[in-house]
Amino acid sequence: MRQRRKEARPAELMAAALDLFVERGFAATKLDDVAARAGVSKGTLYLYFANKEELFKAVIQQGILPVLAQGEEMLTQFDGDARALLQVMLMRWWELVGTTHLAGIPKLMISEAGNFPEVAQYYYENVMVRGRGLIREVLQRGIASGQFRAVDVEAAIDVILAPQMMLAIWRYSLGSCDCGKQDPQTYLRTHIDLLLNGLMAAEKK
Amino acid sequence: MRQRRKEARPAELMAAALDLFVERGFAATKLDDVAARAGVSKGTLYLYFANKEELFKAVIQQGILPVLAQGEEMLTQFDGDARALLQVMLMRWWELVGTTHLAGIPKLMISEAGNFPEVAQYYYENVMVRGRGLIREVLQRGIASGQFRAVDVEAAIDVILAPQMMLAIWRYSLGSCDCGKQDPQTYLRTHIDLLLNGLMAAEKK
DNA sequence: TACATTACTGACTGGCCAGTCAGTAATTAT
DNA sequence: ATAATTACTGACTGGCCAGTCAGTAATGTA
Repeated sequence: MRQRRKEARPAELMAAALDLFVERGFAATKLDDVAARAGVSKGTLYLYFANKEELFKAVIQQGILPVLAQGEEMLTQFDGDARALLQVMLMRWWELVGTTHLAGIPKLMISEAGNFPEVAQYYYENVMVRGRGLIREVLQRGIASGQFRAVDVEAAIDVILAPQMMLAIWRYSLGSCDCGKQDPQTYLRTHIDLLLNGLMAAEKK
Repeated sequence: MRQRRKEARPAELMAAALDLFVERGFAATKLDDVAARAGVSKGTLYLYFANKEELFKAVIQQGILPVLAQGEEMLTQFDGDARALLQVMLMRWWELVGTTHLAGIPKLMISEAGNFPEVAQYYYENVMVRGRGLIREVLQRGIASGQFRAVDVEAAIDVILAPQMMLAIWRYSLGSCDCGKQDPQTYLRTHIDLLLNGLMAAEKK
């Protein structure tokens, strides 16, 4: 009954590690616990990852890249206006990320950036920059078409992403305190509503 | 030259601890380093704080409560309209917090909430709830006076606070990666501009 | 002066955990 | 069958660090 699905081991270990890193932080997570959650011994873990830090890097990389790919594809294929595109992208992101533990990665990166500058650099260049690029493209389309006001695009990108990040972060941090919190859907809807209204070029009634 | 300003020791230790906790996280911070930064030995630290966790709690409590007091006072004294009040509060918050290491506390709480549920609970009840109360009051005034649209107030509070939180968090996490980042003033101005536009009741040209 | 009190020190210890590696079990090859 | 290879184990160790405490220095007091 041992060693089934040979090539599945690393994925199982990374999933276990993501869970625990997100829940407890990097330093407070014991590799014994990671291995136990994946149903193997600590020694097995070291067959697939050179050390704790390499495991950490792998978790970050594998977890986040697929999401970006989806976003970039959506950008090239979507044929509605900028307003609708922005709305769809913000909601789709939560669909992809909010239903998994991937939502914990922003919290993890924020917590550990100081201790792992190289990982932070990697994340910044490969995740933040690409993610910001998606929003930048949408804003520029909207401004070019006259649908959006000519806001400061770079600043607006960060302002738009902040509530999305906080939504993801909340669940894995203080989210445990406020049980009565309204659901993410209401939050997202309100964010998008405020945002689109704020971006809209003055022309209505 | 030793033991000057007797009652200043705890404050010096807490300042040193805040710096290092924010920079490295709770688990990765050594009490030897905290003591060294405060210019004393580790033994001295234990004269003022029972253990590492008590030091952590003290840092959180002492750091954040004064800021809230300011906000609550502003609410009772300000005599402009809701629009101006909201703007002033968001900017003043950054003045108070952005110029000190207090800005690192949100990052710290987010990182460690899972490991210190009691501290998280305390922070939630005494900081988040009160902070949200400030914004709620402003929104309700604005909606009552017809200046703001009737948005979902509870959700809007979180959407409004998110960019403020991220501004504080950024500096102590991935902020080290993007040196070319525009200044916080531009970011804040864009946030407030988008927000006020988004909140405004439709009545303009 | 001597004695008491307060402030501080830093070597020490005990537990914890990342990382190792000699050994065992399962699988595959011959 | 037997050998060779691959997958996995878990007891062990070495370093690190929170927390201790016997001792020293400074200050206060009589």
